[in-house]
Amino acid sequence: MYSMTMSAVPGPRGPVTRKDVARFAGVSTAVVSYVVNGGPKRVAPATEAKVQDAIRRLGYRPNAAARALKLGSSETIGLVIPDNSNPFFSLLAHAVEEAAAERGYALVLTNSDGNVAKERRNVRNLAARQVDGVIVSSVLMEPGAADFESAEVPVVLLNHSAEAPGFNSVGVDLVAGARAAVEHLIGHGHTRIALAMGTNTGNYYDGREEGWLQALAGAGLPEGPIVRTPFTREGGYAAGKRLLAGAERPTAIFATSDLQAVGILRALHEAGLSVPKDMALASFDGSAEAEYSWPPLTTVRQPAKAMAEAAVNALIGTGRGNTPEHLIFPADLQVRQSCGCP
Amino acid sequence: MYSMTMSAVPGPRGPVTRKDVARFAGVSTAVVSYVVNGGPKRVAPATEAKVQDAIRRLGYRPNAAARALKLGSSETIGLVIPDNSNPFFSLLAHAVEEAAAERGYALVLTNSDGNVAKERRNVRNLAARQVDGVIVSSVLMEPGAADFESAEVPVVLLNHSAEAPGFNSVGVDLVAGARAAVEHLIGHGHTRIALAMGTNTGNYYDGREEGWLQALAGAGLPEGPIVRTPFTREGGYAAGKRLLAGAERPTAIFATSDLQAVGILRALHEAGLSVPKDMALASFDGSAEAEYSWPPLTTVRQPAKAMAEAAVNALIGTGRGNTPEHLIFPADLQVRQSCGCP
DNA sequence: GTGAAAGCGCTAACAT
DNA sequence: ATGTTAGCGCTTTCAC
Repeated sequence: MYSMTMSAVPGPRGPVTRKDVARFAGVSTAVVSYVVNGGPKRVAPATEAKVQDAIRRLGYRPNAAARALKLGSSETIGLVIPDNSNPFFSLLAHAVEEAAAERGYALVLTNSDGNVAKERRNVRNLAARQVDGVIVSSVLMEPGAADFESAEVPVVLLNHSAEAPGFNSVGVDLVAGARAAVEHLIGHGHTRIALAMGTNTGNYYDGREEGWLQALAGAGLPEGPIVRTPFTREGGYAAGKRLLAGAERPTAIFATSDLQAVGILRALHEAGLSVPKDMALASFDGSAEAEYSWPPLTTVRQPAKAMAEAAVNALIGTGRGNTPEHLIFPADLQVRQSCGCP
Repeated sequence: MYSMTMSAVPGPRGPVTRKDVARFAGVSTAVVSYVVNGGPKRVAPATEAKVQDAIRRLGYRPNAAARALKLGSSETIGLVIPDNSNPFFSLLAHAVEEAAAERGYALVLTNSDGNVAKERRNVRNLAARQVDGVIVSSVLMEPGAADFESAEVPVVLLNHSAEAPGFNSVGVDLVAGARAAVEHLIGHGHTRIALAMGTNTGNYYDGREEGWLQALAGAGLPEGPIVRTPFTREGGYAAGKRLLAGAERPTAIFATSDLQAVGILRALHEAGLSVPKDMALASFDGSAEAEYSWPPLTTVRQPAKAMAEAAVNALIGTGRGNTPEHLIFPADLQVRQSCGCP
């Protein structure tokens, strides 16, 4: 017995292909395919072992590009979000990646940075890359169907609560969620409840405004002040300052995102106000950041994981011809201290 | 002139290929290629116009899988991070996506969830998908070169400050950054400065501990208490509580991540302590969350964008044979209020 | 300036 | 149970 450092593997020449494996194992390329894919034909155990051995010895890994070309599917999906550094979207992206991975799909991530043109560009680019579908999640968007239909790729709208004709979409019940939060605030005895409303481009109506309205109306309360501001920490900060400076200062604020609430919190702290004593606060999203603010934020939790799974299923399970579904998830109120609860 | 709703585009049959375009434009497929790729041969302006027109009319989009198969490159890179919902990593991922997109590359994102096995699996999976390279960013990892070399794909380590033989890597000067933060705390007159040290798996030594040590030694101060805890909000919270309960309570804490500092902040608030009066705080990362905590955190900012660009360059620009580079970026102290500054 | 054709690595229908 | 082979859509060399 002689030892050799290099076994009979091919030398420094390029990547190992299925042909190399076939030759090494002394079988045909078809058999290698059957072994690798577990079908569509059965292979004798002995042969299979030989092939597996050859695969291992040669360090063979199938070429996904070739497979994608042949099969017309790359087992890859695209995701377009406004901003992966926004905690809500990063959470969503993580959940989508996980859901996709569970089904054997990889995730190509792109940020649109809140830019409609970039969003469209990303969708097209993804389509050109032969992804099997694209999940688009945008606060900004009111999908002109025309925007994506030319993309020739299945699209599902994630985080999209307004019904979008012609598209699969999954969203959250904004109206009910917001209403629950505002009603909770009302339960604490507040009667002047402001709304820090995130600004969407497009003219579609955000259910959170409606929910706030409904809760107030339901309790026979007057409409509190409303300030429109971006869905960001900075936006919230500005909104907070404006609300404090206003004539009829509210005693509670409902913010349409956790990030805004965090900004409002800063404005409140700077003004020396105590939360929730001097000003109560509730928000929307349920991101981790809300749990560790001071005081911890009472917030409407979006079921990101479930939504992500639904979006991936809608995309992958889609028979293409199916009539578009519009999935709405309930959002539950996560009660912490910013609202006045102990 | 007659109007038609449907122009002479192919009917409901499958995707348009280069062949269809060629036929429609009355040229060969080679010419279509030349036009699409702007080379390698020149095409007569008139012909080019015809082809462009055909492309537009038919809505042709090149098949990336075929291109990747032929060229052996998918113009795609993979990214492996521990957790995209961690603000530092989501920021990094965003920056990597941007840097890749600028060079025409798409980004496949995967989370390892702090799991070494999953990390390896992800790298292999990405390699099988014919990505042109993989960027791995892991707090966990001490790359056993063997782990990735079998992946047969270029790997660059991002967010990796210890030198890893055989790998390109880009990281930040942990020692200097930490030292700067601790020295700043010392400048405020503190003499008992604790360290909330993030726990890495593997036994590699984290420079932040060294930096803390150096700053204390340099000022002739005794070693403060040290508590080892995960790089998370929860970890920080636990560390904060332990530090408060300890015998020799420090007057300042240096935390190795913003997330930990946020957790510590919560422990401090719950104990009714005022920051920075009763306890000063500084941390590491420079994420957006640090800016909007209360009080805003003094933190060592990692240049995520620059690091991401460097990593992408190292991966794409890499001639494969080049000797591995080890890039270390400086991290600058972002002074806010948690340290005691006004 | 344009075209014909080989072949990238893989799958699966069709032979054997 | 295993082998042969056409062809997925593209790029590019080589001929014209």
